[in-house]
Amino acid sequence: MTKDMTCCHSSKMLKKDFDNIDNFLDVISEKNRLHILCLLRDGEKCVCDIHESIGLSQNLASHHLRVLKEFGLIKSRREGRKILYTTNKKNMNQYINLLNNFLTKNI
Amino acid sequence: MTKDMTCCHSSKMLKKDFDNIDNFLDVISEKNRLHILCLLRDGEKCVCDIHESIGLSQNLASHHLRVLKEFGLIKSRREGRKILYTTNKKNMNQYINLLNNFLTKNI
DNA sequence: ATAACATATCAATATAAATTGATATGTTAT
DNA sequence: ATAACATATCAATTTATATTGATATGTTAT
Repeated sequence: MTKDMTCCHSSKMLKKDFDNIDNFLDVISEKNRLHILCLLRDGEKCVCDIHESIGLSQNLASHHLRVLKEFGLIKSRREGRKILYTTNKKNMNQYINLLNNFLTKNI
Repeated sequence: MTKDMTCCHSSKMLKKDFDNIDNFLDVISEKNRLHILCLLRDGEKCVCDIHESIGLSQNLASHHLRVLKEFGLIKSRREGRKILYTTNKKNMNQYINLLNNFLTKNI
């Protein structure tokens, strides 16, 4: 793939943006992570909340939360021995806008 | 997962919608398919155009086009011996709206 | 009818990522 | 200091899907 995505040269899409969108999609396309994002939209949840309501093992829930957090789609804070996760709405909106433009408009 | 996505019960998200979004993401999260969608935004392209500009083998390009078509994100028509593919904008907009609502609003 | 071109299909393999099981780290209360 | 709770990490395995190679189907022109 060329640096300026010449395959899509009628648009101003850059390789960097393309990769960004691709990585975003890889993160959210996993069913359990999508489910987690659904839960976290409603407010802060700890890992135990999540692994219980979704029915994932504790370590698996923790794993998916790490993926979401490393990509910046959620944030966390400690409260006592629990770690509370919630959506990072600013980043989420940025990514969804980028994707929306990519799929529907000619950027 | 319960039928009414009780895990997300503050929203009116149904399991059917959730699965729809999940399937949509599975289809578009593959890098080569994302690239193909980028190409097809600019107008009709045949398989040979696509496999050449993206650098995929002919059969692989054909495979990905089938996945996109079966999900309804692209459509095709025959012209001579070529088959021309293009984006199904109506369906694309529906899916992106569904996803947008899911990720950012409380439906 | 045959050759050249364009696309699709299929089985086999390779690859990436999810899942599991075990264990480590960190926090609170007694 | 110890026990119970909460989360994170790691290696091993499983699972899903992309990719490949070979071949079949369909179209156009000679």
